[in-house]
Amino acid sequence: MSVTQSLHLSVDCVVFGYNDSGLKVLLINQKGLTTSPETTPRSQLPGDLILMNEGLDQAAQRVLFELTQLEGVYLKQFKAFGDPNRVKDLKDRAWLQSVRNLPDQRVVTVGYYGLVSLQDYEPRPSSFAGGVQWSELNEVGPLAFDHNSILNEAFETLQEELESQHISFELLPKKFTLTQLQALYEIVLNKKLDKRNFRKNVKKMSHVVPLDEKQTGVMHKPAQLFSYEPQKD
Amino acid sequence: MSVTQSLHLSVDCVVFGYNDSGLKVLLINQKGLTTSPETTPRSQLPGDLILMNEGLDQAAQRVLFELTQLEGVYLKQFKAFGDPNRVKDLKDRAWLQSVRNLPDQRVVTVGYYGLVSLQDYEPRPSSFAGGVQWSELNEVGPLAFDHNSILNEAFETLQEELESQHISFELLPKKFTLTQLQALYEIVLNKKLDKRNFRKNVKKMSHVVPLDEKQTGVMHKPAQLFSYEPQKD
DNA sequence: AAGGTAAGTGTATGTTTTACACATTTGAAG
DNA sequence: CTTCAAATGTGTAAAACATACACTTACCTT
Repeated sequence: MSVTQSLHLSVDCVVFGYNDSGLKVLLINQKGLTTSPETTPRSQLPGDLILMNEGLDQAAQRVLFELTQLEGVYLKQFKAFGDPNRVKDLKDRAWLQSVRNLPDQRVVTVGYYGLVSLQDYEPRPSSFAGGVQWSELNEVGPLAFDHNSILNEAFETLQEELESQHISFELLPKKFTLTQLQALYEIVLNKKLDKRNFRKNVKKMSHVVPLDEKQTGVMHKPAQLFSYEPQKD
Repeated sequence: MSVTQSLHLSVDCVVFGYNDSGLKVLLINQKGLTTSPETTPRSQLPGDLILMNEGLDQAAQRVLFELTQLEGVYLKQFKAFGDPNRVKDLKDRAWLQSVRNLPDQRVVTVGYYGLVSLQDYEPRPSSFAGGVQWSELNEVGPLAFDHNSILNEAFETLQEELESQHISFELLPKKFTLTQLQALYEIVLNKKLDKRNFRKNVKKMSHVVPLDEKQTGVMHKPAQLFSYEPQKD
């Protein structure tokens, strides 16, 4: 027993953003260190060490806020990543050296994913981050650490949980049309759905309620607006 | 930034065991400290700190083996538990003091669950554990730390994933009858299933293959034996 | 040879899922 | 004020799937 353990624990947030043009993911640029080619800062998921007195969910919220100013995003834990070498890449170590007390320490991270509507959330880089962008999901280049795997696993989880969890509604404006909701499903699931059948299914979802309101300013038949009412069981 | 972080990371294994009489869970007794009432050792899930050079999955395997001698059990990560106070109960601290270098350190744990057939696996307490038992799932008393919640969440995950993951077959002998498989489903899902319909469904599972072999030594029509062949896509 | 025991099998009914096409309502343009 | 363009909104028939249900078969025991 009693081998002395010394490691760091972080959270990483995979925040998907949605608008009509597709799914994006929120990335930050590492700050500092623009000198040599080996240390060109890469993009990464927003993530950081947890504090000593906060829970994991809480840490995810805080870290996301501190790095991107996004607040109130529903974040769901999906997996812990603990490969002993996940932060051992040379480029990654260089960056860690500039930013951590114990840059060589092993880091285990807990992955969270969440979803926002691009209309409703405007990320602003905090002083800690070198920049924040929404990147097209299928144009994401190599990220720092194992963040590409984390991103992939988060996306798979999103696809699996889209129907059971009620996350989808985070991606839409408060008032939305069924066509918008369907477009969201089609983009996340990456397949076409039948309009009539989709609507039949939505009718069974008691938390999607029609409003007394219609779309305006469109040059076609205005659509009924709906909103999401979380069940109060 | 750079608040100094200092915490421990452990894995906890929720191993379900199955035989005809029901579902059990593998618990160990804390060793040592049988003095005062506040320090009566409680039962807990097998779990321990991870080592500095091992991955999480690997740690789960090792810890389970070290504490119970069970080897080769399929373990699946299901959730990280990181409440800052999860090891702060008085009784728990007393026990930690007897066993850890830094007993007051915060501990975050990663939960794994797995399934074994009670026929095939015989746990033996290692020198580290004060005892190992299979406990009836619905007779589990108060466990150390937050192990009751971990157990509950593991069981919910098991029920949800029983059908999608191919875990069920870990619970059965290598050669099994459809009646055995059905009994397993009934116990895990906690409801009765129709024999004929169940068999229709099994016929669709290409990884359940009939063997050229029948049950022997039974005083009734001998059942066809089947085995589980993991898909090699 | 007879009786006990669990295995194995089919069909009819209800429910869910899928595929598919046209009339409606609005704003814009003439 | 009529016509056009554009996206909304709606029903039905066929297929797939889920459910409920009862008797015959093969082996062991006495």
